[in-house]
Formats: sequence, C-alpha cells, structure tokens
Amino acid sequence: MNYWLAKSEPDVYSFDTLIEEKIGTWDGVRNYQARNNLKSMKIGDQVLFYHSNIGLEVVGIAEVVKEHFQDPSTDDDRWVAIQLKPIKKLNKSVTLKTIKATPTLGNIPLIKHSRLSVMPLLQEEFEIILHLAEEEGYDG
DNA sequence: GCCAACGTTGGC
DNA sequence: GCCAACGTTGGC
Repeated sequence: MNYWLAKSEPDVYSFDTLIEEKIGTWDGVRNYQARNNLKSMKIGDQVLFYHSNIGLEVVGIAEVVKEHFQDPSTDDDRWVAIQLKPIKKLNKSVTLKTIKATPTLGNIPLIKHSRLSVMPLLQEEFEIILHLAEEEGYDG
C-alpha cells in the first residue's frame, strides 16, 4: 500500500464534490512528474486530498479505485487519469501552516516543490498528518 | 493582485 | 543541446 497527496483547487473540484459524486475522476494533470506518480498508484492506495489556492489545507482521505487510464479530458495519450472514492472527511483539516510548522513533515514535496500536484508520502508522514487532524467526519 | 518558482517551448 | 522567453501554478 502506498500513500499520496493530491492537490485540487476547491473551486474547480473540492473534496465535497468528490463526496457528492461518490467516485471521482482525477484528470487534467499536465506535468510529467505528477503523471508518473499517477501511474504508480494502485487500487487501495490512500490519497490525502489537499485544497490549493483556497483553504491551503488537507481536507480528507480518498482511496484509489481505478488505476491509470487515458485522461478523458484530452486526446493526447501522454496523459492519464485515475479514479478516487472518498473515505473520510477530516473533522479538522490540516493547514499548510501546520504542516510547515511540523518538523517531521519538513521533507514532503508540498513544501519545497509547491507546484507538484501529485506527490508520494511516506507512511509515517501520512499518519502524522492524520494525527494532526481529528477523527470523525464523513464515513463512506 | 503580485511575484517567485519552475516547467515548457522555440530559436539558434 | 543550450538557453532565453514565456506561461502556469500557487503561496502570500
């Protein structure tokens, strides 16, 4: 099982939208590094859902339900999409500020590579972020 | 709204 | 193949 963090601008596609749709298609990635990360995702991998631009916080947990396939938003076969389902909405979202202030999270790409939209997380980083949030919230 | 970071493009 | 110009992302 692998762990990831994926960014979305909430006024384009928010975690609440994913909850409404039950299954969401994660497409539109136009960056090779992010694309390679999408290709590495396996069914059952856990994905933290981060809101960029507005909110600047991790708001929920999603799970990969479909591995990479041709991105439906383009005919260009360089790009792929995956599908996610919501697992849990965090009761207390974890802000970028908090992440930056947590020394054990200092190496996650969110901080140094702020433009990367899909990035891998170590299991302990994933768990630390969940620990910073509280339990409860959306329950599949 | 601005600007820094950084990826991509295109001329040479 | 290099590098300047340009476009986009995303934090502030």
